[in-house]
Amino acid sequence: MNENRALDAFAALSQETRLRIVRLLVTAGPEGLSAGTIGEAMDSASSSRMSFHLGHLEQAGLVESRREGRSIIYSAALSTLAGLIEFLMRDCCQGHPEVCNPAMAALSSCCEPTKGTAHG
Amino acid sequence: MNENRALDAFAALSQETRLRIVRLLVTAGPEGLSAGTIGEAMDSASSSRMSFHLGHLEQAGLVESRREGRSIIYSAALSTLAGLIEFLMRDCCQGHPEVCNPAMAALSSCCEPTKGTAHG
DNA sequence: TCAATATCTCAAGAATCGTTGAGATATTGG
DNA sequence: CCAATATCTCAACGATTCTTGAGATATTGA
Repeated sequence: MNENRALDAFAALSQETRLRIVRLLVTAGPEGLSAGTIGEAMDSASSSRMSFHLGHLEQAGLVESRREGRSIIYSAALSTLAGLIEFLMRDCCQGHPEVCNPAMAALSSCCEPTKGTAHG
Repeated sequence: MNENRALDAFAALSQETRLRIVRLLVTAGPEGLSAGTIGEAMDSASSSRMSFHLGHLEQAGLVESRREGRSIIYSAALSTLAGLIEFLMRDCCQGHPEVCNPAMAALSSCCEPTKGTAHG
């Protein structure tokens, strides 16, 4: 993750429809959902609007797509989300891990912690 | 954290100067930095531009300010950053913690893990 | 090939955002 | 009060972004 990719990702996440799409795909897991299914889950979604937003998210690296028959299936790019978190919080500790523990707690309330070392 | 606050936060983070300010303040820690010091760290920073961006970040809840004499000191609002991460990754596991472990690993490479339960 | 389905591409107008420069407000010390 | 310092507010212009609607492309089955 570098600054320009982070800026693209945050810009992509700062729009209501796109943020909803990403959160929907995060909960949908690796199997993902078709463009049409995603559109049905959004209010007032024209096909061109969905295409615009899904393309924007893919360009930003936040979602990935694959074709399955007539449908295009989108799924969340969790490694980009992880990179974004790491980029934002990089060097947050400075030897005082308690400073950024709120962010850790937020994630560990969702996920089993993995082993890691504090660099501060 | 709710959707509107998350949208405001991501919009605030999607601009180069503001993202740099937040990252600078994250590394600066709880003591924070004055508006003038932050401006000096940015390229081509007019005072009105700094004021605009710092106000934008404060409005979005990403930074906090306090007056000290003639200076206004800004610091990162780590609890908002944590809330943002939690909002984005909520329900990412669905019983399969390995799905969102990349995000956990990103943070635990910075911070000592805290105790938490997987809800998946 | 033809029709149906699913999705994407493109152009134009409306809305939003960032920069600039002038001036206003708050604090400090004489 | 006055001057110096630090920061904020406001209006206007240019740039970017979102939505819409028409039409194009890709896949499937008869």
